[in-house]
Amino acid sequence: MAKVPRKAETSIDAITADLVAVLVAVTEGEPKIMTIANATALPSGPFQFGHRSLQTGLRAWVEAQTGHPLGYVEQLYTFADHGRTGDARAPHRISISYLGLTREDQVREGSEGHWSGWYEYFPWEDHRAGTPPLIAKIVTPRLRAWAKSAESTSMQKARWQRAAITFGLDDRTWNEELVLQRYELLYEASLIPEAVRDERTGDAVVPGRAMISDHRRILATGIARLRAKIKYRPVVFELMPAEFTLLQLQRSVEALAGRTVHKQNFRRLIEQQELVEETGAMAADTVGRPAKLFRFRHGVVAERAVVGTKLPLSRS
Amino acid sequence: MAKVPRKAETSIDAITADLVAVLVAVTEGEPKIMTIANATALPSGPFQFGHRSLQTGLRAWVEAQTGHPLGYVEQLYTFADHGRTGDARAPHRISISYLGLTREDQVREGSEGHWSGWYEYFPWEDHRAGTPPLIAKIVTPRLRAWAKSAESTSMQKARWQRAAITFGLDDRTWNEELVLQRYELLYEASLIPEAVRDERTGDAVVPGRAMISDHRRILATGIARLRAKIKYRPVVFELMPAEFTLLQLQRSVEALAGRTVHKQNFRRLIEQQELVEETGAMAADTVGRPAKLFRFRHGVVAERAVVGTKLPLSRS
DNA sequence: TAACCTTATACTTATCCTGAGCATAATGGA
DNA sequence: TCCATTATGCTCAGGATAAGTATAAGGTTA
Repeated sequence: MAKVPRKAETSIDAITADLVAVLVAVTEGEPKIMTIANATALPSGPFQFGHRSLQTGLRAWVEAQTGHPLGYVEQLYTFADHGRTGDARAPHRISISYLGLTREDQVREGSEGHWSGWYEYFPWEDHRAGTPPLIAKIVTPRLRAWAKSAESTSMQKARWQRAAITFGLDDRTWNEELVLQRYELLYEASLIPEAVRDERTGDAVVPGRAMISDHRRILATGIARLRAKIKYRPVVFELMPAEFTLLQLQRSVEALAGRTVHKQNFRRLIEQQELVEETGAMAADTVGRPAKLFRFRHGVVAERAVVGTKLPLSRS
Repeated sequence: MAKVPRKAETSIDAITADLVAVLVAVTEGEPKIMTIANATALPSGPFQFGHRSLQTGLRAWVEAQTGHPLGYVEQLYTFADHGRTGDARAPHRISISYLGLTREDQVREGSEGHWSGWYEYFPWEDHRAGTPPLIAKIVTPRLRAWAKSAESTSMQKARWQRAAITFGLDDRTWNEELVLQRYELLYEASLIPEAVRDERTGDAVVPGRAMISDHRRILATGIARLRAKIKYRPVVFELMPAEFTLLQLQRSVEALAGRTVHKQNFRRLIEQQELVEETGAMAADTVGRPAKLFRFRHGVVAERAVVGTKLPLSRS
């Protein structure tokens, strides 16, 4: 590599790397994530010599722990666990996280894999039925108190502005992509269990299941990435069955985005982009007028490649 | 971490991690990257125990090697060098790459840091003066030959379609964001030195400076990221001096994007978004009508936070 | 000094995209 | 038959965008 000074003993800088997966599926209009350890952890394990690549290692761990094979995978983020171990001399540990998309399927018997609804971990993120009450009842007053507790007036203002932007307060609109920013804000304000656990003081009064280590933060990163990505890449289809109605597709998008979309506009956008084609069959066992069944046109991946796809999730 | 089977000896899975930086500046309308080792490598070095975090480590290496402090930094990608070392039993090495943005400045005396124009490494990426001739003269015929050399007719078609999409051939429009895809295509087609070096056969006929290891690929990743990001986040300002004219700003954007933009529309967009404010002064020593000087309104970062910024770089 | 070159800056226009709503169609059940 | 429910077609207004025209304000040069 570069001509740079190195320590003589390279083994001194040895570290270990953990591979962590945010594996997502959507069932019956609910977004799910694969969890282990009684729904308190994401599938994960160390990168080992036997693994030919990082993704290979990740796939091995997820299959071993959940019995579920990985399909579409993309990298999320890499970070070093710092200060977690009290010993500063202890070997560093790096976590490399991935986002995976599949269809929910049978989890192997005896495995500890379990599908959990992701809004159990982030109840403030589900705005499909309007702004969840806990934001006005719990989050907002607590954040206001946190802002007020800052030393200077300017810091108080800055804190509140940040809270208002991330949670869409004071006439601001809700931005569903700010999942990570909201999580980090709640952490800093010591309103969630992880913050209290990591030796901060606070109440942890905001509802929502916690996870071990940084796993809930990683999950937030994954959700944010997915919410951003469905707007310009046809990744939703990775989560759909082979055939589906446009309403089912819409419900999946809404489940991920945590907000509703205008039905007619949604159909217009999907159809004019030629993302789907009719199968010829109709949906059975439905209420109301039967809907046409569609399938994803795999051709678009080749035709337009990475070029893009739009979903009506922009403003309001 | 998770309750999963682990090897008893954790040290067995020890690896080393390299930190690599794509450090960008724009001077006189030309995009530059910081290089070392006679412009054949990016600043990099191993993550060591002394480093409190990955970014800390990165900053330490870049400053040590180039004398240039790091400003804005974001993570790019993490990958494992596989198959590079002949020995499959050798410890794994991971590279964690970052994108950094600064203003060009004095490189410390005696350091090996050097600013290189990034189009020296990717001559086919600069479309500011129209499509560069080497695309029609060299790239296109070579890719066509590569496509034809595939076994089946369908594979030939698929190869050519991929080439046409990434390089904007056959009436398709050039998409400046596909930097990485283009690099990887040229690699697969064995048209660049890295491919030949890595034990593929081929001619390496496409002009452009190569780099050691995966560094040119990492650079491609960084350019792609930056080209995508300037369209929706006000990151260009990290590369600008404190005061600048709108044309200077435009030239910087064009330098990064590798294409020109409509001057009037550019100004309209910048001004209506209130990204900048007049300093009151005018630019001196210029040809033509003197331009107003502007400065970046730092307020927008707080006000709109991550919400976004647009630049007229969409189609055409 | 006047023509002209260069850049700055203000407006105009046609087109496309987007959000939102109205209207109608096709089912099953009360 | 009426109604609830979902599907599907269509319109319309406002905003954003691409592209072009026109004018202003400097310096340079014939």
